[in-house]
Amino acid sequence: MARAPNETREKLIKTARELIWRNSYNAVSVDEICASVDVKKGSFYHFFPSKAHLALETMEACTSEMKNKYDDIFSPTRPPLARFEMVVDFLITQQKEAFAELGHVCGCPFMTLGSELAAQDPAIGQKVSEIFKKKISYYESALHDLIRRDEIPNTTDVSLKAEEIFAFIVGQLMTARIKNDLGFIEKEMKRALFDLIGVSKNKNSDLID
Amino acid sequence: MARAPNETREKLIKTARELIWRNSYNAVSVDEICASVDVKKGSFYHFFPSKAHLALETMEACTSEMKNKYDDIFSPTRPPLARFEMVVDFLITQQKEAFAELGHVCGCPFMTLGSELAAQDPAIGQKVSEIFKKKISYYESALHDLIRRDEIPNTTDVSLKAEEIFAFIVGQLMTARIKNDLGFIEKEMKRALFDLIGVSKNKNSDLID
DNA sequence: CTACCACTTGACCGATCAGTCAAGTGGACC
DNA sequence: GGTCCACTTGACTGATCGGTCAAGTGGTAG
Repeated sequence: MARAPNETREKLIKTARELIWRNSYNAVSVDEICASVDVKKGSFYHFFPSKAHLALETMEACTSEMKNKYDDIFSPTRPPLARFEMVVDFLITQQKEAFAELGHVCGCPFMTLGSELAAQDPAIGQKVSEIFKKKISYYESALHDLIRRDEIPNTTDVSLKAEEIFAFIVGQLMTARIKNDLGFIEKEMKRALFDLIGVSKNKNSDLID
Repeated sequence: MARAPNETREKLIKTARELIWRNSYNAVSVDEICASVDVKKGSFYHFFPSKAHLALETMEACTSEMKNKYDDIFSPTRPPLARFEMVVDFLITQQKEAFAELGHVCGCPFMTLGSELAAQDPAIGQKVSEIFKKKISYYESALHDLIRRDEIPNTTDVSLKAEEIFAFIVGQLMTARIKNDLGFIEKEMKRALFDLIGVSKNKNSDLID
């Protein structure tokens, strides 16, 4: 009974991603993932040599999806401040969807997995570090464009500011996961981010829409 | 062979804290904790009704230690900017000690545990949320004092700024854990925090020491 | 001296874990 | 029509999981 190519494999990745994101790596068993997809464990190990390899593959899937989304959001054709506004909107939407589907605020999947496994499996730590580095470089390019447009002082330390933005966003996402409450992210995230960047939201938001 | 009162109990808590902080809750077994303390599992379950209860107790221990430390750092007798400087110094020291002892950057123990267990055990999520709330209130009081001393604009949204500071710090700590690298925290954390607060470090640091 | 009790021990439990394997099954290609 | 092979199945393994329990052990209080 050969199915459509890779159908089982993709369903395993999708389900694993949801279960691990919602709960945690060690809290989700291979049996549980297989049961959710209605597949026997032998099939699982036909596609993946180990549970750890599955985790890496789910991260790979997340990464490529994220790249498409962020390439769009941070397109140079968009005003730089609008990019930050859009990335917050995207995060809110993503978190609300995950909450609706999985019943819990999920936060940043890379951070959750990374925090749990970085000390056990260096490969995971390295992978997550690369992803974080890429995100920071999106922020850096937008900050450079803000300087070019005289919307923030040209004395701004772009690299430092990008680190601040990244840590702030990921910190808020994880806090929301723990509180199981999207309140701050929905209501204050955009204002806080603009404050952090050093522009007032009201001044510019009208130009953007 | 009754030992000094609570000696075993306290050693279990101390060891569990280290192992769980270094690795993760689900990655550390009760057997492993017992073996580290050289105690049999029966003794463990004499003191703790379950593994989850132990986790709560380790958090309790962390919390009371942290309260003493933060009450000192954020003492109103200290200039507010010096409080922030001191909290960063404390974080650096704490992280370096943990790294030296445990062989890996450990980050924020509450965040690690909370991120892993919040979706499984609401009690953990609530406990961690309370701790985070307290930390933010330390930052808020210091920000109010900064306004009082005209060191930041009196238009500053203190509550929002405190959230920014908290998320930034915790985000950096978790990133350092994943990268297993204290570089940024050691070299740039203080400057980034001062930038985030809205004061230049050079301008004020001489007044503080 | 004795009785009590906090504490310790080691053997034990059923459940679950990640991972294995030999025996199919059926679509695709020659 | 036959062969091949990706895929599936279900039964299996040994290790480990959190947790239990009855039988000590020894300090202490009366």
